[in-house]
This record gives sequence, structure tokens and C-alpha cells, in this order.
Amino acid sequence: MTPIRLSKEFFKQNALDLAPQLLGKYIVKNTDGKIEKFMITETEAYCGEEDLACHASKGRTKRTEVMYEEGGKVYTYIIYGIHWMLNVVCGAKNNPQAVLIRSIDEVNGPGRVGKRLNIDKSFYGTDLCSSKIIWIEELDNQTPKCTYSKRIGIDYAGEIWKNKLWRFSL
DNA sequence: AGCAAGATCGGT
DNA sequence: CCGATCTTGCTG
Repeated sequence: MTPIRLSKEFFKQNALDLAPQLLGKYIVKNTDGKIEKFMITETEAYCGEEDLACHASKGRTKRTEVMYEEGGKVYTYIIYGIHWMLNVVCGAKNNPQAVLIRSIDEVNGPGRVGKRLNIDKSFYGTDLCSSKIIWIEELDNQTPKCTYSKRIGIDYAGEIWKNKLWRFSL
């Protein structure tokens, strides 16, 4: 089975559809010709301006503007001054959504994912459909069975949004 | 210009 | 449970 890079069409899905489908897919990194692949094992969906846990709930800012682009770009930001978060922008243009990559293979936790993949500001806005540095592949088009739970670390988002089962795990 | 909080983690 | 560490968005 030949691995296939995920297409723009795939990333144009809404976050709630994309987040579970990213499980079992592979993040591929090309570091000076050295290829590494990591299976995605946990994701979270962040769903537009009305989702108070989503950074886009603040509206269009310098930080969130990449989420307003068509799906398929990378959204990175630093949190607590220490950890780089890796997100996949998804959905249609001007519909700001993203999927947070929370875990890969044996690397649990989004901060550790960012560290393992050497994610930083330079990845902000990278196009996963054309980049030679980072992209996502599938070996088959199966979506593995996953479990659903509440998103982590968003208690500030209020009862409605913090209780959504928008975290997906293998 | 200053401030408070954050999609976390590792060490007490 | 607390500190790290710095960007961001909000206030004035």
C-alpha cells in the first residue's frame, strides 16, 4: 500500500469530521532529507468563532488569521511561554476551525508533540498539501475506532463548550 | 504601556 | 500543587 499525502479536499472538511479521521494518519517530517513518520493518536476539534474554547472566538487577529484560510495549513502558537502547539487548519475559507494534534505514537501531550517535532513559529501557515518539510499521509482510507471525551484545559470556555466531547483518541 | 491568563509539563 | 516563561488580547 503506497502512502498518499492528504489532499486539500480532505482538509476542507469541518473540524468535527476531520479530527477523528486524522487518527491513524501519519505526520511526515523531512529534516534535511531525513524522513520521520508519526502516527496521530489523539486530536481535539476547535470549531469556529462561536466555540468559546477556540482561539477564533476572539475574532480575526494576527494570531488567528491562518484559521480563516482554506483548510490544509498549519496553525502553531506557544502556550505558557514554553510549549509549541501543532494544529491543522480545516474547513472552508472564512470558517475558522482547527484540529489540535494532542498525541503521536508514544508521545502523549501536545507540548511534547511540539517538542518532538521541533515545531515553532516558522511552521505557522505552512501548507500541508505542498510543503517539502511537513505533511500528512494515509496508508489506507480507514478511520479507526476511537473514543470521545472532553477537551483538556479549556474550563474558561463555559459550561456549553467545555463539556463537548470533541477530543478523539485511539 | 501595563496586565492577566493561557488548547502544558515537570518537579516537589 | 506550583513555577516556568512569553505571547496575546484587552484595558486605559
